[in-house]
Amino acid sequence: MASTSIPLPLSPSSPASQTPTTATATAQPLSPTISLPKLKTPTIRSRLSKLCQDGQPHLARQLFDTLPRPTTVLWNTIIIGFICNNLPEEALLFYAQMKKSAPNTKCDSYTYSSTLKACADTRNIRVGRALHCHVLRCLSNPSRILYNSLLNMYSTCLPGADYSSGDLVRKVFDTMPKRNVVAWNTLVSWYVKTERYEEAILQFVRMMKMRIRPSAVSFVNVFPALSGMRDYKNANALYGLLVRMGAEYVSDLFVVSSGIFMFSELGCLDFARKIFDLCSEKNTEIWNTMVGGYAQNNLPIEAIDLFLQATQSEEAVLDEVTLLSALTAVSQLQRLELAQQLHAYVIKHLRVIPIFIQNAIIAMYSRCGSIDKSFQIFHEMPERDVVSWNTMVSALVHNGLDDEALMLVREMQKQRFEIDSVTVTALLSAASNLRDPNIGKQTYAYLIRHRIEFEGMDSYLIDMYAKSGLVGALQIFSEKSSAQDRDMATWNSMIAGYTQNGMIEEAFVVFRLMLEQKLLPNSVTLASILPVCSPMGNIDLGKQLHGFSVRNMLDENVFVGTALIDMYSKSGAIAYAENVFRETGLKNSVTYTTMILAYGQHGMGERALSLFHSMQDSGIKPDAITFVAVLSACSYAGLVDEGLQIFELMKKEYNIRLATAHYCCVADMLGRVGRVVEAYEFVKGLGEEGNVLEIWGSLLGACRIHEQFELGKAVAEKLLELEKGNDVTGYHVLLSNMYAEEGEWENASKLRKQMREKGLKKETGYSWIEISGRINRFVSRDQKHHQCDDVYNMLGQLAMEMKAAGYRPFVSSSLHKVADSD
DNA sequence: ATGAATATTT
Repeated sequence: MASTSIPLPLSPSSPASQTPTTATATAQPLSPTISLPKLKTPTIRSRLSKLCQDGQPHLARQLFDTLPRPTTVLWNTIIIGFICNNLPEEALLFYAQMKKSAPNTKCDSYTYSSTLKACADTRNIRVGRALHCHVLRCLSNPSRILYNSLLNMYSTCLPGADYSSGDLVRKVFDTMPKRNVVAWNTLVSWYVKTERYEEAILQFVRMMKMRIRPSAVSFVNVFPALSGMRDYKNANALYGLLVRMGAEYVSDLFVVSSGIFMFSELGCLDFARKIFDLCSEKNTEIWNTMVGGYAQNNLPIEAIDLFLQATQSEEAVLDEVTLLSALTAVSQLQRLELAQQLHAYVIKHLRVIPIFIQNAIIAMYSRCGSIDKSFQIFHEMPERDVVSWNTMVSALVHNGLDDEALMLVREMQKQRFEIDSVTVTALLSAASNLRDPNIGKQTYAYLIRHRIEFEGMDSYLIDMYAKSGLVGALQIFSEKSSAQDRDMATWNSMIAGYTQNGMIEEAFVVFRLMLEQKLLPNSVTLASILPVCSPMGNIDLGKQLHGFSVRNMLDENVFVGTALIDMYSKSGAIAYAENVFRETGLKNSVTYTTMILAYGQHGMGERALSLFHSMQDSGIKPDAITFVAVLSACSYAGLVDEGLQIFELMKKEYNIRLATAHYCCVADMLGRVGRVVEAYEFVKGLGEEGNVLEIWGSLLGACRIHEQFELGKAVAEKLLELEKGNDVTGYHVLLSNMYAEEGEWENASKLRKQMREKGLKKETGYSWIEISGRINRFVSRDQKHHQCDDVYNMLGQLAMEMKAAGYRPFVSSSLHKVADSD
């Protein structure tokens, strides 16, 4: 018989006893001497199910164990009773016991249907398959519900990624003799689970065409497909259909919740909120979906506002999940006082704080800049899970404490927690930050040893290697020998790795390779490669990429648009930059900031200012960087009073945290027009906050230009005092130039000597040019170019012609006493 | 007596 060959779990009441005889014994009356009154099956059945409904499944078991020969109906009742009490494992054990101790009791559709449900609940596909075989062998006419149960068992137990090798769920569906709305719903949700959203919608439509009336569940199931497709139009249409189906559809609480979720996934918070507001009896899930929707869409103010409403609501709608969303929202706001208040609220309102809430609190404090508090909470946690460790490790990395993060990972391993993809991501970030290829290699080795793989892993690895000096990045890249193995992210991070390391030629080599493989660059590729077009001095290349992005509709992407603006601006083509800006549909604060920056770099301070004002009118909130752009634009254009006004505005109206860059702009602005003393006073007035190299450096530059030698000396002293091991090559050179201009050659050469001793060396400047796809790079006094002699001959010739034309080189600020001809 | 469904931290 089939049942003997299929292994099944053992008896529930005596897990220790493994032999069929003992299992049978336990199913017999506890005490054979007491003879119970003979009850009819329906009476026992109703008693059993009453006990289970009252949440007393163990009393039901005691009663069941007194039955000498339970009928099929009674077996079914006890199995269903345990499933209803959320004990699917025990339900499976009863089925096993039934097979073993009562082989002659026939299973029916109810038995199989319920046991299949238990398989689905426990993700036990092994038993599920066995049951499928039993059904095919033993039942001549399985019920429709049984087929639905089979379908459901497969759709919950099969791993989502594994449908390619013959879609079993689809096969079962296709072979079903009759399908009702439940079967269709299950199929749709299977397609959603496997992320085949288009197919899910198609099946929903097919069901409608077959005149099967969708149920509320049908809508709940198909909604995620529409948000997954990012199909706002059809989402709207479908919601319209839902409304026309009748009140019982719109007011179904599941429908309300998943409707809110769909629209907030699509970014339509207004619509989501409308559904929320129209719902008269909101349950906790609905509140949570709405609060979470705001948090997920980075609308922390709205999220917190709604959370506060929930706290004041008459009914008890709040639970841990609401709190979780509120914690996320405060993390986004990055306001420490709020974080502390919310933390207090959590302590006050929860008797025990679940681990996942504590994890969120750790993350919140870290995002609000209080890493100490994060660690304290982590340290004092009585129990931690992997997420706790990962949260703390990531928090340390985010706060620049990379070494501490590494140590914590050690500790995590010591305490036998498995490193997972999140840990690895944090580790790789730490390795890039520390520029330590060894940590990276160890992490990579760990990945290989433990066969860890996750989406985007290659890009993280390449990014890490790229940042720590590119040893190995190419290796990982080439190891994925076939083009299919390299996903877009891998190509992109390879290119970005090179561009971020200033290895522009190499970046273009990879870019060309990509094109040769007939791969279409996407918006990320363009956003990585565009920024290096302008330093190449090759605007045609930039224009080609612009053309490419227009043809492939990538120019609508904000990041590409912004990169294009920046590229044109840096290539000196401000008019092109303006055009792109005008044509970028969805502008965000970065788009505006880039354009303002572009105007500033072209000395068009007035335009920068007026763009800033129209940005304010359009309701897009300027951020800290926007103000850097405006202030520096004012500085370049000498619009000092306007600049100072904006500085005030920024402090008072926008509540933006002032950073070094802002102070720098103001000091620079004043210094540039010769208000050097004022600048000095401003910087001194900043106190400790102003003790930053960049600020004093900018002041030094001003002193030099306006020949304020005495003040310059004071500033220089201060700078040297601030230096302490910082890389200040630029200031040394500037300082030495100042001494040189004053004619104090002795001091200048002393400083240069000091520089050499400390091993400071200004980064070599170089230029390059692309000729028929090949990049030629030139460094001062370089002899490596293969046409070196020709190049120097031409240079000499040009120099002579320039001299003949009357050109006199300006040498006063160069470091050395040099002959004019140099 | 049996089947399908919503919110969650790194």
